[in-house]
Amino acid sequence: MEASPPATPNGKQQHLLEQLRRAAHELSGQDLHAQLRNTPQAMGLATVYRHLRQLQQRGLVRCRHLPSGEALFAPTERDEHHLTCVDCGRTVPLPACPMHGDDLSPQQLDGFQLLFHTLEFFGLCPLCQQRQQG
Amino acid sequence: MEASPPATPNGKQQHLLEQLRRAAHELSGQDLHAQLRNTPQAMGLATVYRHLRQLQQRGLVRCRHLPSGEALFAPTERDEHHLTCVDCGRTVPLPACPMHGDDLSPQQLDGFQLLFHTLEFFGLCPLCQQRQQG
DNA sequence: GATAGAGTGAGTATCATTCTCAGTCAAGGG
DNA sequence: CCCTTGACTGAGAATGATACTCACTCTATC
Repeated sequence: MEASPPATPNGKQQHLLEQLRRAAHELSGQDLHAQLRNTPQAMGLATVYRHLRQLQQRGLVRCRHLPSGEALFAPTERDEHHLTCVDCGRTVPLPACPMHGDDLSPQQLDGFQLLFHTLEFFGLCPLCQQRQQG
Repeated sequence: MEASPPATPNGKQQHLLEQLRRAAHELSGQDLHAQLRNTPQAMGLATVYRHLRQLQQRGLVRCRHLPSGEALFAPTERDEHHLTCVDCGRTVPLPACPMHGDDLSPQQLDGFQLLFHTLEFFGLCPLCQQRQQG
């Protein structure tokens, strides 16, 4: 099917990473699969997830889970965190990350090779506060 | 009616909360359901999840998601965070939380009523680092 | 009692993710 | 040139956690 020159070790992972970098916000596995459909870089859903996991293990993408269970992916270098409503699920990005992995002592790291972190705040958004009072 | 004081609004929710407080570590919805089976406090799986969501919305329990997609619940007052291996999924609790919600400015909060936060670090555990090199 | 409303749970539906497995490709040997 | 080997792929099925449905059961009130 695909006879590409042996330039890069893995073209599909590169495509996924570029897609994530191009995107204005985090994407789910389903999003990525849908966006690539009908393009020359199209790939099956299983392949998307396979490579996302590998990219994550190589520290190139980070991943967070919505309350809905959906996982969202973004490039690791984008250090963005969120405020999420536990009622309606609405998510607001926070402008800056008040936290860095350096804050962990070697003893706390316990031999782990740190790849990324997620810091998520949960609460009730203004609309859901209103609705609950009404 | 919600006219009654919120101290003991619902016996089943109380049971779930007590179960979580008694437990040495976080529990999933399935765990809670299984642990209560064959006790006087037994309740259906649907009821467990219903009440867990309500407890979360009232700020009484926090919830985090494992890479496997499973959600783990703990009482909010237990301010525990983790180091998780993105390969094998092993999780190590961190002794202290280097982060507090107070670190968010009112402007950042954007009207949200803050309930809890999750701070999770991801990396490769020593065993998985070895295995990947071998 | 009769009635209304909230709470419940067994079974089913949903949906993201993972698994299976047969097909395809690339490289190297004979 | 075949032929083997191994890695990669993806369609479809399996998995598993969670949400939904709806008939049933309490409880309180009339």
